[in-house]
Amino acid sequence: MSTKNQTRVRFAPSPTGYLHIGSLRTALYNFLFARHNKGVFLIRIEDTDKKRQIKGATESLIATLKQFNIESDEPIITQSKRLEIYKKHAENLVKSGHAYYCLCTPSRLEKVRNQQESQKQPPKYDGHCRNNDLMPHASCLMPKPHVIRLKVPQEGTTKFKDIVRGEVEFDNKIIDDQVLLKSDGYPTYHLANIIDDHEMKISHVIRGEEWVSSTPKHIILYQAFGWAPPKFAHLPLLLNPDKSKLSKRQGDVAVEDYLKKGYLKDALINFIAFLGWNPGTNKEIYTTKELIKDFKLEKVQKAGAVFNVEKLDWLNSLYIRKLKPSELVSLCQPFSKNKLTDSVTKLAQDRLKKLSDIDELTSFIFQKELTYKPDLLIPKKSDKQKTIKALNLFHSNISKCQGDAVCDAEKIRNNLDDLREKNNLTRSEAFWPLRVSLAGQKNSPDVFDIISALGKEKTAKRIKTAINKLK
RNA sequence: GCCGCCUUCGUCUAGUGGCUAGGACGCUAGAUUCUCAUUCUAGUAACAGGGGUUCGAUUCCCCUAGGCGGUACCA
Repeated sequence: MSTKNQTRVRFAPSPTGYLHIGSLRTALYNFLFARHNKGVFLIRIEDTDKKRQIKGATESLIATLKQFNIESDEPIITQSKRLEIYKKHAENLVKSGHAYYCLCTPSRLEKVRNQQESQKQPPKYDGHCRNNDLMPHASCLMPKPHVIRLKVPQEGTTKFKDIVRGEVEFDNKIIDDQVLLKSDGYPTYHLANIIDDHEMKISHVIRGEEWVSSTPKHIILYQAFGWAPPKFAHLPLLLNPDKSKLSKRQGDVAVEDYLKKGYLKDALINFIAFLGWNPGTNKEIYTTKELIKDFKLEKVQKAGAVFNVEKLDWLNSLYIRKLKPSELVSLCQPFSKNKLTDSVTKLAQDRLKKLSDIDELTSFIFQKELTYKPDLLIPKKSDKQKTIKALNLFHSNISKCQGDAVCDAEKIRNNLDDLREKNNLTRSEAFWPLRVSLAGQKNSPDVFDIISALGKEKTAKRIKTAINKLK
C-alpha cells in the first residue's frame, strides 16, 4: 500500500491525570476519521513537562481508551524517550538560522513581561538574544542555563486552512519567539509535536480548539524545517451548562467517573460523537461501526457544545432497554450488593437511567421485612373488606401453585386475572393490594413480574403478612 | 489589553436567497395501565442586535454586543 496518500492520524495526550471526556471525544474523532478513510490511528504520549507528570497516568489513559476499543495501530511513541532527536533538530534549526540560543534568565523575562503589561502592550519576548552570534556548533560549550528559541519572521502573515473553520490568518508580528528547547534539555510541545508528526507521517492533525492560536507557530516551524505541514482540523470545545469550558467544578469530566456511575460505553460513545458532529440526517442512534461509515470532518460543528447530562441519561436508558436479560444482569452485577437474576433485573430494565440505579430499584425484592402503612394496601376506590378478600384469594391460589409455575409472569397473569374476574373484582381492587403487599411501596414494577422474581414462597409469605396488617 | 474563533428552540442540532424554520432531549397534556416506568399522540419553544446588498434575507457583506480560546522554559 502506498503511504503517500494514506490517512494517518494521532491522539496525543499528556499524562497529567485521568482521561478527560473531551479528550475521549478528540480520540474518538481521530479514530473514526482514520477508520472511515481506511487509514492509521496512532497514540503518542506527550510527556515533556516533568513538573506535571503523574505516575501511572499513561497506563490509565491507555487502559481507558482500550475499554472503548480505541487502540494504537502501531507501537505507542513516548516523547521523553526521544530527547536526543529533538535536541538535534533544534540545534540544526540554529545552524540554519531559524532559531537562536537565548540566555535570558527567568527573572529578566518576568521583568520584561511586567513592563509590557504595565504599558498595556501584548506580552512577548523582546528579542534580547535574537541577534546574538553564539556559534551553533558549540552548543555543548554554551553557558549552562540556555534555551533555544524560534526566530519568527517579523514581517508578513501566516495562514492556514482549517478543515472545520476555513482560512485562519495571523499577523507574524504578534507571534512570539517560542521556546523550542527548554533549559532542562526537554523540548516544548511545539517542537516535539512538529518533529513527531513529521516522522510519524501524520496526514491530519485533529485536535482541540485551544490549539488554533499556536498553529501559526507550528506552520512556521514546518517551513523552517522545510517540511510539508499536515492538514489541520480544530474541534470545538465541550462546555459546562453555563457555557464555560467543561470543568470538574460543574460535574464529572473524567471518563472513568461516567463508567463508575453506570453509563454504558456504547451510549457514551454515541452521545459524545454527537457533541459537535452530526450526520445531517435524523438518525442519532449509532453504533461505532455506523459512526465510522458516516463520520466526516466537514460536518463537525464550529461552536462549542454544552455537555447535557439529561440527554446522556436518556440515551443511556435507551441502550439499557435494548440489552438482553443476560447482558443486563452481568452489567448490573458490579453495581449491586445483591445476587442478581434475570427476573430481578428485568424489573428495573425500563426504569434504569444508569446501571448504578439497580439497587435502588430492586432492593425491595431482597428485603426481609417490608415497611409500609396498612392503609397503602387499600386502593382509593375500594375498601378494607374487598382488599382482604382479594389478598386471601391470591394467597390461597398461589400457595396451591405447583413448583415453579409462578416463575412465568404471563401464566401467572392469566391465572390471577381469571380468578379476579370470577370474583367480581376490578383490576385495581385486586392487583393494587397485591402489588403493594409484595413491593411495600406506592410505585413499583408490574405485579406479575414481581411475583416471578420473588418466587412462590416469598410471594405467599408477603401476602400473608399484608393480610395480617389489615386485621 | 492584544490576537483568533464562535452565535438557529433551555440543551444537542438540520436547513435554505422565498419553508407553517425540521428532528432529538427536556418540559406540559392526553391515551394505555394495578401504580410507576415503558410505549403512543399532541403541545411548548429559536434564526443575538443594528445597518446594508436584494423584489425578497435566518441564509451574502459590514458593524456592535455577548461567549469562548490563546497570550509560559504547560500541554
